[in-house]
Amino acid sequence: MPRVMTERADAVLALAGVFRTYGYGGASLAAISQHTGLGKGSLYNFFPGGKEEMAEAVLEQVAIWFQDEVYRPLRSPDRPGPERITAMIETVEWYFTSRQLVCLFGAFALGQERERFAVRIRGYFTDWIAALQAAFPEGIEDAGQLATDLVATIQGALVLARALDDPDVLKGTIERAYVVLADRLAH
Amino acid sequence: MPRVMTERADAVLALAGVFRTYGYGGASLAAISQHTGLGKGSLYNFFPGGKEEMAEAVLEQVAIWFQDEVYRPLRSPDRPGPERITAMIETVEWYFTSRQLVCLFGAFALGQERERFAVRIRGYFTDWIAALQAAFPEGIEDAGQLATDLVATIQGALVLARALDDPDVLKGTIERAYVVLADRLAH
DNA sequence: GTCTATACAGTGATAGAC
DNA sequence: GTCTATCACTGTATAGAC
Repeated sequence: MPRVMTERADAVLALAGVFRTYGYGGASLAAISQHTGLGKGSLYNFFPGGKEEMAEAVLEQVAIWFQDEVYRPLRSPDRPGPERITAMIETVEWYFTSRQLVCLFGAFALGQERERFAVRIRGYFTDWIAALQAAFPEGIEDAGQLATDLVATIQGALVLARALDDPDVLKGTIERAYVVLADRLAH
Repeated sequence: MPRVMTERADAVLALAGVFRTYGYGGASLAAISQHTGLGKGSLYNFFPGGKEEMAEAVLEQVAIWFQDEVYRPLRSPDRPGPERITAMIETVEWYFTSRQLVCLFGAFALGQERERFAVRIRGYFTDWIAALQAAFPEGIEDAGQLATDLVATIQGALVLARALDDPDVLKGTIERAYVVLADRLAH
């Protein structure tokens, strides 16, 4: 049983890479089978719901990762707010840079698969924005807007970094957005 | 001859809507035929290169529109720089709001069709960023970065507006980004 | 120039041998 | 539990009647 769980988890990791590379629609079962090293039979054994369940599992895995590595640290009172925000920025820079500059939720939000995964997509962004506000000082006006703006800029930086094929655009744009935000939070 | 050109142009407009709705991969020829009202024979008469040529024609049409309505006004010395920037913002807000909150170049940049249209995608964004800088006062340091940041924020606002299904996110985020930029430009 | 019919590859998904 | 063979279907693209 744990063996199976592990193998399924391994498959989910491989699936995430396939979806990042080919997109949801472009990830054919043939490509999935090839990149995961699993035959279609095995894939349907792990994911009886087919490709949609595979993508669901991937999105869930990514969401859990963000909960653990991004949202919870943002909410943790152990460190000062600004430190939590800079830590988040470093984390997501590393995360997306090491994952082909693709945010699966952002990509799915712009693709034809948007409606199918609408709930998860919405949750990913609302959770992120809410967690970010938790790292703000108290009494900030328009905290929701400021948090929204930073998350939006991160997503836009990913779009532009992909369009221009330049990872530096991601890093630079995000870090400048942080400076703007920190300035606003400090009044 | 002009008749044909007009009908092809009409087809391109309809095609743009189909690609916005279904994405590139999701836009089947059946759907295209249905939404354009043209049979496959007619479509291949207009676009011998098939779907790829259809998408090329759409991207070209959008690029020309942006050249005329966005980039050139940004460069026009007739009006003061800040006015040109606010005009651009109003234009693109209207444009994307009336087009399902989809920027085809941004969507293509995140999809599996990115490489196929890489040149056009890159040109769209570099032209936009360059034109925006032309509306800045002279001697601004990091003008390229500031312009990149605004374009990135617009794209990110589109991602978030789609993900949250809320057009107000587009409007609000863009307008706040303008305030930040104007403040930086004024020193 | 536009349509219908069709070719043929590739899709997601399933069945059954092992 | 994993594979191979195969299913029905849809995809793009083409051919040919009109």
